Amino acid sequence: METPVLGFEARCPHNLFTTNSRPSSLPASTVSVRSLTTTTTTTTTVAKSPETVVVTQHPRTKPHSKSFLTRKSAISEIEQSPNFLSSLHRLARVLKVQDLNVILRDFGISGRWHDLIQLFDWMQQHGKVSDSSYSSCIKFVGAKSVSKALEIYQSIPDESTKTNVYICNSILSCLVKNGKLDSCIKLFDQMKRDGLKPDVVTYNTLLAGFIKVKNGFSKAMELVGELPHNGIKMDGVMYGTVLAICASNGRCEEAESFIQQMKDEGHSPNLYHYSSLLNSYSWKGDYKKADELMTEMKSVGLVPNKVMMTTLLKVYIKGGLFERSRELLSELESAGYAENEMPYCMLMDGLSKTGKLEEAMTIFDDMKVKGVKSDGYANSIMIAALCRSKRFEEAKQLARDSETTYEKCDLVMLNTMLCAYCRAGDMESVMRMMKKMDEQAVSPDYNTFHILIKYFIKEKLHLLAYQTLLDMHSKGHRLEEELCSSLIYHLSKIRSHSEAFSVYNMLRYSKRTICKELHEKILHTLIHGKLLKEAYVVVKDNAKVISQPTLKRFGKAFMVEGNINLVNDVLKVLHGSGHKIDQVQFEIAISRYISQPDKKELLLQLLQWMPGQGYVVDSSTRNHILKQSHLFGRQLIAEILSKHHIVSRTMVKSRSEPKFSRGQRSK
DNA sequence: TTAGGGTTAG
Repeated sequence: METPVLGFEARCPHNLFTTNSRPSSLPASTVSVRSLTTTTTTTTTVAKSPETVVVTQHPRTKPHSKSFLTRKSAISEIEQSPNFLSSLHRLARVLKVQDLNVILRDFGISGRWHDLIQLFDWMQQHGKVSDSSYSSCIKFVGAKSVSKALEIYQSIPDESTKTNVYICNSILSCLVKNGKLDSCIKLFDQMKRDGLKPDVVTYNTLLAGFIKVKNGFSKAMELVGELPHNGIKMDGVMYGTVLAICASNGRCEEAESFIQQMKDEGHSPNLYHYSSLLNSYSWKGDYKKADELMTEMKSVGLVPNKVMMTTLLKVYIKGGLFERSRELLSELESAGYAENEMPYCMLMDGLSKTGKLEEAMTIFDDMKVKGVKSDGYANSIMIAALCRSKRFEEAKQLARDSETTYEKCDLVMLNTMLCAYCRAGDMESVMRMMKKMDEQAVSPDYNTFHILIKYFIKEKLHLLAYQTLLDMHSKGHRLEEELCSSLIYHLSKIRSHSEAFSVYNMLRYSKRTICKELHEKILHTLIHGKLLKEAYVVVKDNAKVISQPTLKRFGKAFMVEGNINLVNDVLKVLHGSGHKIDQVQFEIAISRYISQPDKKELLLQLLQWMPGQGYVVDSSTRNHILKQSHLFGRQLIAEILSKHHIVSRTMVKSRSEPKFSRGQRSK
C-alpha cells in the first residue's frame, strides 16, 4: 500500500513536503508543490517536464497512501497551530525526521525564530535530528544570532556529523554573512583537520567573505589556488564571486582573465559576470574597454540593465568623460533608470572632485526640478563639495536644510554635516549634531573623531581635543600623526606637558614608525615641563634620531634636576648613543653627588667609568672632589683621580699629534 | 536531504 509513495519519494530528488524550494533548474510552473501534493489527477495535467514523466511512469494504484496524507496534514496542522508544541506532542508519533525538518524550515522562512528554536530543542531531546536538521537550523538561526548558531554546531555530539559538508557550509556561511571572516577561516582549517572534505560550495562560501574586504584579493587567490589540489572545478557561481572580488579590488586584468577562463571552460558569462568586469574598469575609468565590453555583451544577446548602465556611467565619470556622462544620464532618464538620485550623485561627485563645482550644482538643481527622489545623498555630496571649495557658509546652510528635510541620516551624512558646521565655526550646531548621534545611537567613526579634534584645536579647546583623542584611541581607531603632532604642539604651549606626552605615547605604541622630529618635539616639551624621567625614556628609545643640541639640553636638565639615582644611567645612555658629554654636565653631576654623601657609590662608579670612555674631570671639579675626599675614602679617590690624570695627558698628546707632526714641528 | 555567489553613489 505504501510502496508507490515510497517509490515516488525515492525517485523524486526533492523533498515532498518542501513548500519553498524547487529544483533550481526547473521553471516554477512545471513541478509545483500543489501538483505533487494533491491528487494524481493533477499530476497528469502538468506532465510536461522530465520530472513529471517520472511520476507518470510509475502510476500509483491509489492517489496517496494514508500514512502520506496523515503526515502531510500533521505538518500543516503543526505549522498553523497557535500553540505548535501541543500539536506536536499529539502528532509526534506519525512524523518522521524529514517531516520535522519541513516544519523547521517553514518556521525559518516565516521568521518564527522562537518556534524554530523550540522545535529544534524538542527534536534534539527526542533524538529526531538528521544532518539536514542541523544544516537548516544553523542557516536560519545564524541569520539572527551567530553565537546561537555556533552553539548548535558545537552541540553536535557526533564528530563525523561535525564535518558533514552541508553542516560545515551552513555554519561557515553564517560566519561570513556576519562579517566574521577570521573566525570563519579558523573554523574551516579546524574542520579540514578534523576530516572535512570541502567542496565547491565550501570554497565559494569562504570566497564570498573576501568581496568587500580590504586586501581580500590576495587571500582569495590563495583559496582559489587550493582548488585543483582538492579536485574542485570552478562553476558559474564561483566565477561570479571571484569576479566581484577582482572588481572590488580594481583588478581588471585578473577579471579579464577569469572571464576568458570561464568562457574556455564552457560557461557563458551572464549580466552579473559582465557587470563585475565593467566595474573593474571603473577604477581607472577605462572607458575604451568598457565600450568594447558593452558591445560584446550586446552581441551575445544580453541586454544591459539599470545597474549595468549606472556602472557604465561610473566608468565615464572616472574617466573624466563628462559630456558623455551627461548624455548617458539622459539615456538613463529616458529608460526610466534615473528615478532615484544615484546616477546624479555619481556625476555631481565626479564633477566637484575635478573642480567643476558649478557644473555639479547645475546637476543638483536639475535633479530638484525634475523631482528626483532623494534620501539625502545628493545633499551630502554637495555639502562635501562646498566644503572642498571652502564655501563654508553655503555648506552650513545646506546642512541645515538637510537636517530639516531628512529625518534619517547615516554616519557619512552626519559626518559631512558635522564637518560643514565645524568649518563654518557653528559651535551650537556641532553640539547639536553630537547630541543627535548620541540619541540615534550612531557610534562615531574615525572621520567623526578626526573632524571634531581638528575643530576643537582650531577653537583652542585643547583639553577637549585631548579628551576626544583619548576617546578615539580607546575605541581602537588609528591615530594620524599630523593631527597628534599638532595637538602635542598645542598642549605643550598651554603647559599640559603630561597630556602631550600621553598623546605621543598613544601614537608611538600604535604605529610602527613615527616621524623623528616628533621625538625631538616631545623631548623639548618634557624638558620644559620638567618631566625628566619621561624625557629619559624618550631619549633611551630614540637617542640616535635626536639632534646633538637637544641631547645636550636634556643632559644638562637631567643633571640639574633629574632623579639622582638615574644620573649615571642617563650619562651612559647619552654616551652610548654617540653623544659627546659636555664637561659642564659632569661638573653638575659630581657636585650633586658631593652634596649628597649617601650617594657615594654612585659618585665612585661615575668617576671609575669616565676615563674608560675618554672623559676626565676638569681641574676645578678635581679640586672640589679632593676637598671632600674624606667623605668618600681618600685613598680610593686619589687612585681614581690619578687615572683621570694619566688619561688626560694621553688625550692632550694625541689631540696635538695630528696637528703638529714631528716634521712640521722641526721646521 | 541539508549548504554557496554576483553589478551602481557620498
